[in-house]
Amino acid sequence: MTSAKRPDASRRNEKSRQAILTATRELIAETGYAKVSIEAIAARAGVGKQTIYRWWSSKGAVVFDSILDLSGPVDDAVVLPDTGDLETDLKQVLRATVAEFADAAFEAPIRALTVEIATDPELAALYQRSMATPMDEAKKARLRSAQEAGQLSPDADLDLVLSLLNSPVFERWLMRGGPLDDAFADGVVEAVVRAFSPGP
Amino acid sequence: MTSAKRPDASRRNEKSRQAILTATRELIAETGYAKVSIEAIAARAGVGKQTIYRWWSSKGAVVFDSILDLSGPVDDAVVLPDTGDLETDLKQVLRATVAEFADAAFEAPIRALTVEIATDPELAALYQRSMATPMDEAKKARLRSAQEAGQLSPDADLDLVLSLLNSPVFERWLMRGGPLDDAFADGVVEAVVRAFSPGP
Amino acid sequence: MTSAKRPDASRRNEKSRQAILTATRELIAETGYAKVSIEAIAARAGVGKQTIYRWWSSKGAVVFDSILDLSGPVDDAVVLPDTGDLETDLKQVLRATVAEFADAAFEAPIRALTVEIATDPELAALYQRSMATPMDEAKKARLRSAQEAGQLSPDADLDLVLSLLNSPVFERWLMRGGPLDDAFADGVVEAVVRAFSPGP
Amino acid sequence: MTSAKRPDASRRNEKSRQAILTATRELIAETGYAKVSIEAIAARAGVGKQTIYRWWSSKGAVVFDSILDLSGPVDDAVVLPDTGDLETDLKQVLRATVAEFADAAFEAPIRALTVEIATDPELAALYQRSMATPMDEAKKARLRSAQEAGQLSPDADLDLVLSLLNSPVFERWLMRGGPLDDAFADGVVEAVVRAFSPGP
DNA sequence: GGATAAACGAGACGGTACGTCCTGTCTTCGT
DNA sequence: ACGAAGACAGGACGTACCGTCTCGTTTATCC
Repeated sequence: MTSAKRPDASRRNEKSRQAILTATRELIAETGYAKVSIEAIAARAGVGKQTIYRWWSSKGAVVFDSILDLSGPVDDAVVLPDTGDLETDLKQVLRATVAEFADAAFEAPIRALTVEIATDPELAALYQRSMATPMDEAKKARLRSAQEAGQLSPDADLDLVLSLLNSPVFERWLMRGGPLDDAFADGVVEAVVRAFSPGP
Repeated sequence: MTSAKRPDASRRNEKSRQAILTATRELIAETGYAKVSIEAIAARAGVGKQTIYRWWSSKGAVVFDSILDLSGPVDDAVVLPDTGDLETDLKQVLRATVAEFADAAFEAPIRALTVEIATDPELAALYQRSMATPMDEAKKARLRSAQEAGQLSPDADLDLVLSLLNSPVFERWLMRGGPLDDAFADGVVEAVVRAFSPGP
Repeated sequence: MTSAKRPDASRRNEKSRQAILTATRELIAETGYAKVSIEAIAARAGVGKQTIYRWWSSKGAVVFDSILDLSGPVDDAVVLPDTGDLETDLKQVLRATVAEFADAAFEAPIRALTVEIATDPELAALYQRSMATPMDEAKKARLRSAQEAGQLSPDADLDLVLSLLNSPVFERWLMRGGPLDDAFADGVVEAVVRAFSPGP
Repeated sequence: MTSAKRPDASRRNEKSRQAILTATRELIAETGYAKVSIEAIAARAGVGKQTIYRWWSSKGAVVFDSILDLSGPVDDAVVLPDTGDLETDLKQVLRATVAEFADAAFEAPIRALTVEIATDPELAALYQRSMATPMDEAKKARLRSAQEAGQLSPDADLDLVLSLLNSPVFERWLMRGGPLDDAFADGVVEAVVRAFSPGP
């Protein structure tokens, strides 16, 4: 006996759902995250506020979904490049991340999302489950392939490797802690590859 | 022609300033950052709202100062341990950071501050200038000492080294991306030391 | 060409109708008139909102019917006492009215109804037709009997007499304009009887 | 020690007060009472909603004040005509009341006020105190003068007389219970004068 | 030491947004 | 096929804060 007065998802109006997510994205891009209000989203989407409150528990949840929705069904394979050379491939991936952060259109919503995640543990769990983990798994696959190819120590802790790869770029971006360019990305990759190169 | 109606700092009431900063810290600790309002701070501090608006430009700025004020005058020497063994010393530093993040009393205000910095570029600059850089300089001093001792490659980019050391712990904490314990701290330090060990 | 989508009264579910009227009365009694909503009535009656909107045009109409329904089929003879002495009989009638108004259980719905009538001319007309007029006719019958008995001037305007009898009690009750007791009722009756006593 | 957080009346902005009362009157006249909302009043008056809630406890209270304010300082002498002939004077007064009720511009706000009073006992008390009683006192003065002139029984209960005079017109108007014209007014006056004429 | 000007506490103000409740309409689903 | 259930767009509710703006009331120089 789970229910009580949880709304009946089967009756949900898909058109309204899409309008809300789209409006949310537009508003974040146009006016910046801080000024986005439920009221504004509802007005822009041509939707009653209740329809938002019925399906989402907080502004953060709407923002989250609006970005999740944007990136489409993430579930299926995110495949990373595999040229055979780990360093090259990782540099390409990190440079791509750097480029994404440099793109103002991407930057605003992702920053909004990040702040929301940092604030709300529940959202953080959802993020880890539905966005971070799939992405990380794709990267681990590439790392394992590198281990097999003898380009990476076979007993490297892949979670640690990923942390060392991702977080420096993330932190510089979020905290504006210094120049965020290809050179920095390359430096990170080179250091990590050096740290986990297979023993002699 | 500088002035116009910029308040006269010499007339500032120090008692009010302290009351505001203290009240801010208390409120963050008690009710969580999201629920802290200028109005609540003023009420708790027994201060008129205008007194806050007169001296700070935003809620973020008050939060920032309240935490800066807590850690006391940072400017003077933050000196890191130097046992002679770089790896040991870095592990000690990173483990201390991990411990700080685990302490709920520290966690809430720091998270509040971080969110504020991530949101407001101006605050980010202030943070870099008055908190991050001094801290980083202290760490760089230790790293240079290690270079001289032949424990670290003499041409290692120290900013990059710091990034690789700090950011993994920071990101895991902020995004709740996995267990944040001494083992993780040690793993990061070992990898970084390996990556930047002096060539043979 | 009458219909279009006017509901087919023959198909009406009597059980729902009764449930709605009962729920309405209960809610007025329990929570006071102001807090009664169509939604609450529907929920309490275990009925869809549409079923209410299908058969009544406004909240006022439901309230009206719920009270009309309570007093049962009014249409048939409301007969007033006739002891032969007009003054005695009128005092009894007015004292009964006073008692009704004093009864909290009766007071709330009647007040609700009165407000609704005062607000909505359509409802006022309905009220006059289906409630006031039958009641007044019964009273006029008693007055005519008094005229024949020589206790009331034969050319008294009976509508005027009724107005003078009813409205003082009604107004005191509605506007809480003073004590509403048997003494007041008696005073009204005595004055009216005096005013319209047959000439010498 | 009465206070707690009751607003400080001395700081009250008179301009806002007037704007609110005027806007309220305008809205009642234009759109009818039912459609008047606090939100609409605030918008029309160019005032924050809080400013209304700060000084009035309900919509009814605003409506009440807006009408009280209209009729100006009631306190000072409401003096009724005194030609020496009671019947003539009373007819003039009642005919004036009838005319007022017939004037659509007066009708709407007064009906609104009446409904509000009928609904809210607190408002009813305020009404009795600040509007009804002063008016009644003026009328009683005229009645007493008539008693001295030998046109009214010296032991007539003046409250009863007033009730019988006022309420028939009031009720007919409120409940739309029949034609409300000078003839009716005259009939009421004649009956009342007859009922309370001095004994032989 | 008395004038004067600023910062101060208090809090009213015009506003925006909140999250809830209800309206009246429209849709879905089970009986 | 009806009717309960309830989602929907919309609008008002009453509350919380925003940042600005007076108010009087301390301070705290400067004459």
